[in-house]
Amino acid sequence: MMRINKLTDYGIVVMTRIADMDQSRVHTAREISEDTRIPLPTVTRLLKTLSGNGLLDSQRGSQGGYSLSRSSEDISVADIIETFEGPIALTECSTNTCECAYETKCSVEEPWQKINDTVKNALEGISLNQMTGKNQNEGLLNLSMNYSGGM
Amino acid sequence: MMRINKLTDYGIVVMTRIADMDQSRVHTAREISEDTRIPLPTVTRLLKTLSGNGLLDSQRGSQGGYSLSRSSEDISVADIIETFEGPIALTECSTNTCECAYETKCSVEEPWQKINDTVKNALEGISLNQMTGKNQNEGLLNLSMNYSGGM
DNA sequence: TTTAAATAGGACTAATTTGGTCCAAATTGC
DNA sequence: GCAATTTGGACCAAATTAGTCCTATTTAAA
Repeated sequence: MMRINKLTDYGIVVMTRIADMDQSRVHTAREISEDTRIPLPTVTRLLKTLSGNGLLDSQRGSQGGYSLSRSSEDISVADIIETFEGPIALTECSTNTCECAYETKCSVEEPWQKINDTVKNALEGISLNQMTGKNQNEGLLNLSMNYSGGM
Repeated sequence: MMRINKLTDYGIVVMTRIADMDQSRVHTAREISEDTRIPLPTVTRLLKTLSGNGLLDSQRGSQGGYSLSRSSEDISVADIIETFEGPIALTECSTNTCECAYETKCSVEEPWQKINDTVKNALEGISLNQMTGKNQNEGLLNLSMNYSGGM
């Protein structure tokens, strides 16, 4: 558990798929649905959310469809997650509007901030482009975590 | 919001609180409930889970109660989260038993593995001891994320 | 030996969140 | 005008989560 939601996951799939497609034209919800095998009504909703949040450009009407609003290098996994789930935060405490139900929780606030920042950085460091199959064998990802300090 | 569950959050609060208490004796559910202001039935359940997973030792009967099973330096936030939520994994794909509903998802699998490892490492790097107020100003946490590679 | 104070285990319900579908409206190109 | 699209929002079903409660077991002390 400690999962991102299914819709968010689908959102990443859809975006990745679009990034893999012909960038010179727009793509309809139907096309993307058939391509990803995600049911049309669901894809429709995903695309609405994605374009509403500026990750996709949309063109209405006949011959309309969706396309990436920016280069796939300039869209991060964090962007997509935040589109569906709001600010990346493992606990409510780590957002600014902390209203802890039980006071003791707050003693715990600062370490959480750091933990969340780490997670957020990790997700911001992954571009859509890296999620595509385009650069399979390039060792594209090299995340490392450096813990120093101890106590 | 990509959250850990409320109960997990409470679990961390409870563990932190116990770590802050007198280590020379055991503490009852009632005591911990009053201390954290989390309702007794809920605390009871949290403690059962925590002791069942080996993070707390329990002593039954009159004069019984709970105590840390290991030093607070040797219990990580990851330990607590996994107790309540199972293996740390943001998507199902990142566990070994990947059964993607839609095939495209899997092209996305490897980057996710790395993302998850990063998150996991971050959480494993935070000890319970660091969550307590004991070492407030010691700059105890120094997580850094290093992304190199790009594409 | 009885009693009181604890934990252990698990069933159960209510509340919340999430997933998924659908419909009517607006837009656009032919 | 018509057909193909996106837009916006309502809606319901399913799944998950939170929280409570009951009964059994264990233990210390009176």
